[in-house]
Amino acid sequence: MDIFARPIAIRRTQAERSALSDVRMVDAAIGLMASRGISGMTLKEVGELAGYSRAMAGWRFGTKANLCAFIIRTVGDEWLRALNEAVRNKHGLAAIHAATDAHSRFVHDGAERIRVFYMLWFHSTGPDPELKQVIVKVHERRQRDVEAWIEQGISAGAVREDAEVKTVAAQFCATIIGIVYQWLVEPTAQHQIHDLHQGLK
Amino acid sequence: MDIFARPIAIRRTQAERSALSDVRMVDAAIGLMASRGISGMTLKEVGELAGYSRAMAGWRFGTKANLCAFIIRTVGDEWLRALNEAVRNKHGLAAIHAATDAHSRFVHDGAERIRVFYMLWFHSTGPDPELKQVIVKVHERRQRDVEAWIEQGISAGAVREDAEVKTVAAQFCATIIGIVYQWLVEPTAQHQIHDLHQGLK
DNA sequence: ATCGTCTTTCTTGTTGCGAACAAGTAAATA
DNA sequence: TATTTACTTGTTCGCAACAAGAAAGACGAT
Repeated sequence: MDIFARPIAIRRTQAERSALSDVRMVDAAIGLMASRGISGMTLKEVGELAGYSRAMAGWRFGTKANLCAFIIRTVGDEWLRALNEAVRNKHGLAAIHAATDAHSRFVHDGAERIRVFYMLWFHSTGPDPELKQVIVKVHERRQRDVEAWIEQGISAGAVREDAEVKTVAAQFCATIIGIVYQWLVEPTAQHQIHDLHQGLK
Repeated sequence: MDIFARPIAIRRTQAERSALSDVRMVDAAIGLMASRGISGMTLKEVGELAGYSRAMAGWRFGTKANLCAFIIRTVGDEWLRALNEAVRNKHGLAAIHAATDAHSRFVHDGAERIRVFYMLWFHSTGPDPELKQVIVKVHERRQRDVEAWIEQGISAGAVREDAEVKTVAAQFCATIIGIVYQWLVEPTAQHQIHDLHQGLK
C-alpha cells in the first residue's frame, strides 16, 4: 500500500494546475472519443476520467463544443509543427512530396489523437458556426502552405507556368481529405491508404 | 375558417398511412438538419413538424441513429437513380465524365436533401457501427461502378492497360469526397467547386 | 515567516431537455 | 366483432448547463 505513490498534495502554481487539468482532460476526451465516438464522449466522464469531478470539464470549457474546438486547436497545432518539421528546408515539389509522405506516415502510425482530430474535422460540416470557424482556419492555413509550395515549384521551373495555383492547391487538399476519410472509415486498409498517397504524388 | 381545407379524416390503407408518415418525417428531419445541424434535429420536433405527436418519430424509427440510417438509404437511392439516369448508355471514360458532370450539377443546384445526405455521410466517421455500415455499402457500390467504367475504358483502348483499376477508382472516389467536403464547408464558392470537378476529369 | 484577504480552481446541487421505452387509444383489416 | 397495425400520452433516465459553495494558491501588511 504505497500511499506515497501519489503524494497527497503537491504544491503547484495556479497556472500549473490549469495546464495540468487541461492536458488531463484533453487526453481523457480523446481517449473516450476514440473508443466510443464523439457523441459517446460525455463531459461528465471526461472530468472523472481525468481525475476530477463530474462538472470539471463543463466548468473549464463551458460547453462540449468548446472542448472540441480546444482539442482541434491543440492537436491541430501539434500536427502543424510535425508537418513543418518534416518539410523543413524543402521547397516546391519536394516539399509537397515530403508533406504527403509525412501525412501517410502519421496516418499509418494511427495515432489516436490524429484520428480524433479528423473525426472532429468531419463532424464540423453542419451549420454550427462554432467548430466550423476553427476548422476553416486550419484548412486555409494548409491550403496557403500548398499554394506557396506550388509557386516555389513554378519559379524553380519544375511546374508548368500555366498551372492555376489556387485550383491545383485546392485539388490537392481535397484529395488529402478524401484519403483521410477513407482511412477513418476503413482504418484497416493500410496499404490502400499508402497507395492513395503515392498515387497523389 | 375553412374547416374543410384539410378534410377531417381521409380513408387510407395502413400501408399508405405508414408511407405517408415516413415521407413527412423524412422531410421534416431533413429540413431540421439543414437549418440546425444534425445534433439540432430532435425526434420530438420531427414528429411534431410532420404533423404527429412528440413520440411518433421515436416510435417509428426506434432511435435517432435509425432515422438517420433510413434517410441515408432513402436519399442515397434517389441519388443513385439520378446518377444512373445521367450515365445511361454511356461507357468507360464518357461515363465517368457524365457522372462527374452530374455530380457537379446536383451539388450546384444545392438541393437540401443532398446536403444533409453528405452531412450524415461525414458524421459516420466515428466507431459507431450503426450508420457506418449503411454508408460503407453506398460507398462500395459507388466504387464498384467507377471500377466498371474504368475497365470498360481499358477494353475500349481509351485507358492504359497498366492502370491499377482499384487504386485509380479509390483515388477518384476520394477526390469526389474531398470536393464534397469543401462544398459543405464553403457552400458559397460554387465556381471553385465547379473548377474542382472539371480538374478531376 | 505567518496571517488574513482576495482570486482562481474545483465540487456539490439543481434544472431542463431529449432519447428511449411502456402502456394505452384509435384506425384499418379480415 | 376480433385482431392487427398505426399512433399518443405518461414516465424514466442520462446528459448538458448553470449556480452557489468549498478548497487551494497568490499576495500584501505586519
